[in-house]
Amino acid sequence: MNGRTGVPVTIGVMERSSTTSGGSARREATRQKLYEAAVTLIAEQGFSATTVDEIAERAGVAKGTVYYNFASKSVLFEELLRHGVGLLTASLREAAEKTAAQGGSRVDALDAMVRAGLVFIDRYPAFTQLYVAELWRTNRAWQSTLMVVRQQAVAVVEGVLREGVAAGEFSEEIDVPLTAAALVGMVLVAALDWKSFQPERSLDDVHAALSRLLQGRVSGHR
Amino acid sequence: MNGRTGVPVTIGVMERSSTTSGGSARREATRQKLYEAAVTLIAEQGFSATTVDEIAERAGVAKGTVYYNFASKSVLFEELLRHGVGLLTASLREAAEKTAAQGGSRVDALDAMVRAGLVFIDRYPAFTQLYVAELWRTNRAWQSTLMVVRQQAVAVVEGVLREGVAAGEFSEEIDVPLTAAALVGMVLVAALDWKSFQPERSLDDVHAALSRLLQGRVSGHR
DNA sequence: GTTTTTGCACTGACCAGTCAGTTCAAAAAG
DNA sequence: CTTTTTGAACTGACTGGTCAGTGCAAAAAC
Repeated sequence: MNGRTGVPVTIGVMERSSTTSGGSARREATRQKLYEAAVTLIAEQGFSATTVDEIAERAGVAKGTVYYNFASKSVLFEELLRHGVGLLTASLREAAEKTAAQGGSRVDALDAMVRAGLVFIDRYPAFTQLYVAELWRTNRAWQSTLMVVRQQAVAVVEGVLREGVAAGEFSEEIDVPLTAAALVGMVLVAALDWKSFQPERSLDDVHAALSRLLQGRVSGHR
Repeated sequence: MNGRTGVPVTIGVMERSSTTSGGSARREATRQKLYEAAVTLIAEQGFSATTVDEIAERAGVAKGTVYYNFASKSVLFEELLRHGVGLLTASLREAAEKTAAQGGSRVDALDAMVRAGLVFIDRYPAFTQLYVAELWRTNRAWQSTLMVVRQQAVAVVEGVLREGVAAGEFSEEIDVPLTAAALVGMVLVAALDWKSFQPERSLDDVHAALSRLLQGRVSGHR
């Protein structure tokens, strides 16, 4: 009844993770609305500060509907996490594979992944924000979910680095897990700063700046 | 500028809100305990999920004491933020200046700042965690405090980059603010991952890996 | 030197409000 | 018919903040 159409911050429609194949289209749409509402609210205020009443109101549904569709507030949040990182991982993997298929170098693959990361953050800033805010917390209910999901994403970067080392494109001295984390951090923080403090800049612009840094073209040699 | 003397090892110690001369040692000690308790609890659970009762209990004081020393929960948190980033900024600046005084290049200065950042995170992991979790949130009471304080820290990195460009050590093409953010992110995320997932590694080890990345010695040219 | 007063720092029971989660009858959708 | 949604009332636990009162060490008075 409340004609409340949310902001288009959708986290996307991934294929139902083979849970209940009997998820009707109607129910799915309701869930989608709840995801959208939750992602922005939690990004802004944090999980604990966001109430279920708020989520329901923003989604334009009754509170009872939230509990009809999700077992609890945390379950809703956990599914949000899994889904969002799933999207990112798929996007990174696709970028890497596409580059490889076109005969690009590993540096090119890394660069393509940087861009894919930027595109993702550009599209789902609220999700990214929320993810960063929760990732390094301890003692939380969804910690294990978060770890698993993080590893999936970072593993894609690590994979490319390892291939690069094996192919002699990268120095054998590099520390793969740590370098992967550093690269992810570079993109993450640069992008969040971009969205927060210089939102008018273009993606290409930001990408170019990061490419330069990635390829060591900062120090004047060249 | 709050002219404080002898900064204790812990994150706390801010200027007292009221009388400057009357800060009794006893009161100062109590505040210190409250800072320490708050920083770890908030890092673990987030601001909203952490109760004042918990903070008081962990600090070993009564709840009323918290409100005797701080106007509110958020004020306590804000003072924590200001102080912590103050420490980091000072540390970064010192690293840069020391390098310059010894005739090091700007890359050396950057490298020294990376190490200073790692040392800081190694010493105050909880504070770092908490800072990252709150930085990009919107609509929060302490947003402006956070912005100011962030800029102070990033400005130090930007300063070195600008000097480097002016001196011809860095390419004129680099985007100073964005590159600074990316560098900070690189260190931040790598360090948080280090502390979270490979805490047994040495600081030197992590520093070496980041140095390699910083100096573009990743791609096999060596 | 002893007694009394002062006021800072601290205490913890208490209050008014909030929130996640439950329940359910009834309506809408399919 | 069945599935899904509604919406409001209710519960019980928890929370930020308050406040009258306590303890105590140094100053003041004697």
